[in-house]
Amino acid sequence: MKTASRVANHQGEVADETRDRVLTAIRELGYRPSKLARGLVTHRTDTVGLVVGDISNPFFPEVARGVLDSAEGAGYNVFVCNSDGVLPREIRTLHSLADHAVDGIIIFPSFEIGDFLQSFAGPGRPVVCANRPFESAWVSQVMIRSREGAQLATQYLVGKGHAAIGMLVGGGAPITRHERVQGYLRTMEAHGLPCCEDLIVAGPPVLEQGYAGTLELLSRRPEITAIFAYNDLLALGALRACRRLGRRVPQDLALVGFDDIPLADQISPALTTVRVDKYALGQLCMRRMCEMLSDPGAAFPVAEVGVELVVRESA
Amino acid sequence: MKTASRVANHQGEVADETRDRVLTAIRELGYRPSKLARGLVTHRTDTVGLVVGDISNPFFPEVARGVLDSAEGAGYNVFVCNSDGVLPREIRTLHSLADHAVDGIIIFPSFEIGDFLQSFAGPGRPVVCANRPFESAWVSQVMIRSREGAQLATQYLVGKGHAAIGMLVGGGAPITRHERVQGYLRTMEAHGLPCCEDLIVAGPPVLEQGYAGTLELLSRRPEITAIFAYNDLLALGALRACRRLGRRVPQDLALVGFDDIPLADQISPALTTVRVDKYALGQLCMRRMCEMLSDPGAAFPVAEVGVELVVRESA
DNA sequence: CTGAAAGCGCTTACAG
DNA sequence: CTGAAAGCGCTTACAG
Repeated sequence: MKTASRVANHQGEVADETRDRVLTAIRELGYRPSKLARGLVTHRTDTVGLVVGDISNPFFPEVARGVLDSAEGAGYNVFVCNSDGVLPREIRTLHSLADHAVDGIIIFPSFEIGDFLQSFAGPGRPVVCANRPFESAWVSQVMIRSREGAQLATQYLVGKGHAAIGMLVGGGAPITRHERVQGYLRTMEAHGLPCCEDLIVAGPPVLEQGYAGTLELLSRRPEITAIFAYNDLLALGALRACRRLGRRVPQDLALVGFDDIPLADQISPALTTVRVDKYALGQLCMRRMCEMLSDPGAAFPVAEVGVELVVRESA
Repeated sequence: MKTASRVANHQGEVADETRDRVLTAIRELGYRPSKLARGLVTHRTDTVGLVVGDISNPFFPEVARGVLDSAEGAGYNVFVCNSDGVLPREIRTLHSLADHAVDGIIIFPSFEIGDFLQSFAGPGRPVVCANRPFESAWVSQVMIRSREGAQLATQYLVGKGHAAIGMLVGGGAPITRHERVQGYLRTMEAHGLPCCEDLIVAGPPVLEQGYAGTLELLSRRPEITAIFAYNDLLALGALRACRRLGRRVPQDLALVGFDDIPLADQISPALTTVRVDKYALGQLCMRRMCEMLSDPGAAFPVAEVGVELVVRESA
């Protein structure tokens, strides 16, 4: 059972005959090496942790599918965890993952994770951090081109002749939020359009807030003819508010979302939105993880996933 | 470090003073026991595997959230895997989970898994099998009351005065499929309504099939005034087909779905459907797993999650 | 009540 | 090229 290890891992010098003997034994016994025992000595368990805010948020399932598929292809199994975006839970989760000696962690982190992540990541514990800038060895970033998306959306609305364009801002990752707001603001400015604070209303990135926010926005500035929403959930809420107010979409109010969540194309009017390739994002995260694992200590550039405006009915 | 184990697991006899000494040491060093090493000897890793068809199918994220939350509460981490409902992939997945020595497996199995699962489950490897009858020690079942849901839906349609009611059947788990079809057929019969094969069209449980199936159904039987769909995805496809055909929903055609996936209430017309409490289903699965783990070899009754008709706009 | 020893199933140098 | 030994970090009897 000692040389067995050598052949099972097809490495090292083994005589042909010996190898064959071992190989058939392995096959006949249905032998499968214990990842636990192996992990104890190699410090590799072939597992990674994926921590998202909430797997039941329609943004994440496709992301998860992307990392899961990519992980399976590379021989990894993945623990998935929800943080709800709150730090204490996130920390607990990260510790539990470490207890299981995962090879690395892919995280869509909360706002305040900074310091903790800094101390958590390290040699033998690489982290890929999605959608949040994070300068540090052992942590690698993959970002969504949020600003570009916001520009695309705003540009499109301007091109359609809208001048009074409001924005529903959601409280996602600070960077995402910042980029999307900046993309909107800069584009408005570039076209000499007004973009005072009155045109922006902020809140949690959920449907209910989209509804309430739109009501507020339109009562504050009834002249608004278009709204750019931080994400599709917010846009759905806005759609509801319009229905309630008797404002037709897109005739009375044009609406652009962000993300292109499932069913965004099924609702009526179908949502015009900035698509994020969520599956590709997940894949990218896992691939980057593999790179970090196979080349420890290397520095990696920020990876970016592109966005694309998909025009449907709402604007 | 030997008595340390005893105190870390607060069991056995340890002198107060000794315990305190160890406890502070543990705290100061930030010591965290390796689950790997422990697992090697105890055969418990505090991990479970969750294998679903496809996490990005809108039915599953909430289920996953349920098991994840419940698992976290019980101190477990969970590997989630996609099988795509195909046997070879399912088998590979199950083996990989076993390689990691998971304490148990929760599975939404494919059609043909039977024999394999039979041999796979066993002492020290309990399985909870969702939505599929499976008589065996070491495997426990949790089911959705599908037949009841189908009855509810059909009854409702009949009550609304519909007589020519079609059904879009999807190819989910055979039992689910069977139950939903039977629920529909029996109810039709009970009311003396026709229910020939012409009124049923079957295919994969996806949106595209809902579209195609509805087109076929309505060309075959133009007198149909109501459709009961195996699941919401199919119903969404039907909605599309109606739009294409110029049939108004619910005026010209009433539509009832099944599952109540996210956004079913956001589309227009909002979907009348049979709600399955997916989160509760997930929780139930994990709770059952915990029971099996803490009482190995015990026999457990089939657990069931209820359904509820939620009336919205489409019927 | 508390140490020292053996063993869980692997891999990794190290002798032969 | 191929064995025997040590060790990964724990837990579990077993002596003291």
